[in-house]
Amino acid sequence: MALTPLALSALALLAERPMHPYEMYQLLLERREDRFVKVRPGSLYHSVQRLHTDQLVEVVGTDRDGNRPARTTYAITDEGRSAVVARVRELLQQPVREYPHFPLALTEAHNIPADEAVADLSQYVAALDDDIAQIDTALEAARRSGKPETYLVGADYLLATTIAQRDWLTTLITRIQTKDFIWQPHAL
Amino acid sequence: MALTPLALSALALLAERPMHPYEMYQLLLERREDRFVKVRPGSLYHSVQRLHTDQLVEVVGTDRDGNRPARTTYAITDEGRSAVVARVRELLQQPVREYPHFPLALTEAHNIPADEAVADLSQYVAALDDDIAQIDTALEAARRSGKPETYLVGADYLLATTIAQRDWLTTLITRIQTKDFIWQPHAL
DNA sequence: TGCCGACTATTCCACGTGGAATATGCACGC
DNA sequence: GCGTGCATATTCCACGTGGAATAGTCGGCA
Repeated sequence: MALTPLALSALALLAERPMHPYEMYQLLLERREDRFVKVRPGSLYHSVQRLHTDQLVEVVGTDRDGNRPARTTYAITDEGRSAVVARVRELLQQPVREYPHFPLALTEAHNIPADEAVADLSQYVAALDDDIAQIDTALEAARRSGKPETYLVGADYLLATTIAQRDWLTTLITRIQTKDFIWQPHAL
Repeated sequence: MALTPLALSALALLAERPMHPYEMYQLLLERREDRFVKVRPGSLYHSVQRLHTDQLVEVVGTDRDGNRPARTTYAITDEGRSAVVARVRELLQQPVREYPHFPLALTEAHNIPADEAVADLSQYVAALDDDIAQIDTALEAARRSGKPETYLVGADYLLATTIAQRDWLTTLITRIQTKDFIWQPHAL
């Protein structure tokens, strides 16, 4: 079974050094990797468990700090290292068929009247603008702090594609408003 | 619980006329809606089942054609109609946090050497070019056949965003090749 | 006539996710 | 010194998905 996004992130962390799951959780949040993967403590523990049964990681010890629940520390195996490389290359080689919600909403949008659609889409654009501003400032800050570009390339991609969405949408909205685009609602 | 993409598609079909699940399946494929939602017969039956327990659809009859398995025909309820409108508006109002695989792959790309990355990404660009060509011709054909633009807007969005991805990627690749972008691999 | 493969139509099971629940330790104010 | 809430650390359960299995029917071909 192919490495899921969360499994890949977790395994990549263990490629740096051995860790226990909660430490991964903290690191992922600290590095703001939760922008790229959906990180939930529950899923993370399950993912690591699965990595273990697949022999991509191994247990290197279980600390017990006082009466706290025992922390199991994991380390990556050789098999795990090659799995990371293989999976990353796979993902860089060809797009994964994905199904974003928005285009579906657009194709079903004929179920609502034009003026409501325009109102909703304007809100959507505003939200995208916020996203863009956020990524932009984060990226700017990271660059100034001298972080190597290799680590910012994901955010840069997100920025570019979000801007493209925003621009497409704003032209759609004006086209509807100027009746250049004829909105034909399908009566429910 | 919010309508999942497949549930929304199914419910939108039933807003046109009563149908049995397999008929929905065929219609979705025929209309190429499988470009926007992941359609599997299994998931579809489950989705409709759930719509039923949520009272968004009701059973209007069970035909039996010879010895074939009995087909259960469903119809949308008033509650179902408002659910469609509500969900579509919700989706048009603000983006859903989504986690595409590619930006994650980019952030983990430092695990592989520059030349391999360039090779992989070039393949990726080629695949995007294919996608673009496909959507483009399909869109052109649909426009010539006089289909109202309201039904093509989803594909148009997909086209625009895919082009944006392709363009961003091609500049990244040349930046790596010209050493404008310094690739710092992290030794595994 | 008899067989093969494709289509019709549905059911079932395994998997990954995500939210909730749990339980302890620590810092801080009152 | 005492409780309140937050951080630590993990487990558990319910849900939706997706692939496989099932099973009958129809058309074509030898």
